[in-house]
Amino acid sequence: MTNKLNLNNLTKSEEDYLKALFQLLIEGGSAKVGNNQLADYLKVSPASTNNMIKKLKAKEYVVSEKYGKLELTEEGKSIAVRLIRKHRLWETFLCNYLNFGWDEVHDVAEQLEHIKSQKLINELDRFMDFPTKDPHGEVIPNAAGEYFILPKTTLSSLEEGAICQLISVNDASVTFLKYVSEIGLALSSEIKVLEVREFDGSIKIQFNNTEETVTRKFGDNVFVKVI
Amino acid sequence: MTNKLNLNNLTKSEEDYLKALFQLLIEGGSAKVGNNQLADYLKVSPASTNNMIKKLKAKEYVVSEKYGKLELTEEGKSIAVRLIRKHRLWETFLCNYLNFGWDEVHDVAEQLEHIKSQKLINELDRFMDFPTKDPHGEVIPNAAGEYFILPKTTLSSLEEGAICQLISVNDASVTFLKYVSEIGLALSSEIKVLEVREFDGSIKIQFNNTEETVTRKFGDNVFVKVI
DNA sequence: TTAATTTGTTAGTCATAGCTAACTTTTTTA
DNA sequence: TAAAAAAGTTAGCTATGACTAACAAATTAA
Repeated sequence: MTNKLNLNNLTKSEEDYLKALFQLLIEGGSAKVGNNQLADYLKVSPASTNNMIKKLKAKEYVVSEKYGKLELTEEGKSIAVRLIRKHRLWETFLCNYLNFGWDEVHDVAEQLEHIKSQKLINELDRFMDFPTKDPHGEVIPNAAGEYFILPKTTLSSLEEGAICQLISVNDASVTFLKYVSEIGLALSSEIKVLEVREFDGSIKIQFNNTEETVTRKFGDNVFVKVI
Repeated sequence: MTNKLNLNNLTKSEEDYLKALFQLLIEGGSAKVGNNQLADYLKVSPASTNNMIKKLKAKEYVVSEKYGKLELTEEGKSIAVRLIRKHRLWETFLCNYLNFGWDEVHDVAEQLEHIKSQKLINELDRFMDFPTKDPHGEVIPNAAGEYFILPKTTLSSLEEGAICQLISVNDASVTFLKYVSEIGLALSSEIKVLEVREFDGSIKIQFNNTEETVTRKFGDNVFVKVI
């Protein structure tokens, strides 16, 4: 534990790339993440990612061989985790104190996570009394940068008759979040699986005295706790 | 009231320049603000400001003739006021809720004021119950962009024997803020002017059972309310 | 196993926003 | 009022981080 991390002196873009890599590699659990995949995820051209990856390799946040898969160094991971911590703390603040809806927080948190001030984020954490989960049900890494990913059960993995509680969603897409909100689902909503249709994987569910049929893809993006 | 203001689509730099011009022209009350003065204020080269001024003129936020003084259009002023509103609301939040000291808030607020979200700033305002002054005693422009500058009395303008209350300081310099904090002065501190020395304008003051001698320049940067 | 497709890389361009150095215009002052 | 100083402008360079187009390597499929 000798070398202090250079958490600062990173551009917004560098931070965005490191966070994206972390989300694909560690949270997404992909065995191999390549240049084009990263470009897709960040919605930039492969040339741009290629360029940035070179820079991040020079700074020793990323390792990869030519034409090989991308990997994060410990330092790279550490920066990403701190960004995720900031992102989730801000989301929590926006939802719990500033009347933001579940589906409105992402873009603003995306900006706020780049604010550089250790004191700011630690005081925000204290102000909210050290929350451990964000409004999407994701674990918030602590101040020491400790991070663990909860094993997730998807709605689509359940059998007919199962009763569960919504604990989080894959929040990559704002349109998806909006859709979830609009049909009336919220964090902790109790959902009963009424029917799973074999031929297309669509699921008929019941919640708040409502019945809805959702697609397989929808079910894959909704994480639940069986009760 | 036909044209909606394009408050977004402005870069961080463009915003910084407009705010700087507002502070020099309106808050500073300078009759003439030139290119070099702006460069000095922003700590960039005159070539840089010249370049940016061209851009801001093209966007109709600034007007000036070649070799002439710089002026803001109504739209330019409006953007600057909204930035000042955001800056001061964030400073208030940092001081009142996140244990930031008076002298620590500037740099972080400087970052936070560029976050683009109308909802964020209005909700923050509501959360704090619509404060009208920031921790430095400056007036916070309201949501409608209405802004007025309180006439200010400087500590150095007072006669011997006067008793006053510290209401704000010229916060341009972090080192100055630190110094003010360190000698024990805070917002609302009661100060008695013990002696004004003719030959160098230095002032002997008393506050919190302490006596201090401060320079003329110090006195010019401290705004007070006579009581 | 060769051909097609996908993936990764490189070269060269653009915009933003900074810089220095050189130059011009304006203002000051001797 | 002419020379000096200050202020403003321009040209040309740098870095960051996008982009497209062209090309090379690796993987997949016929």
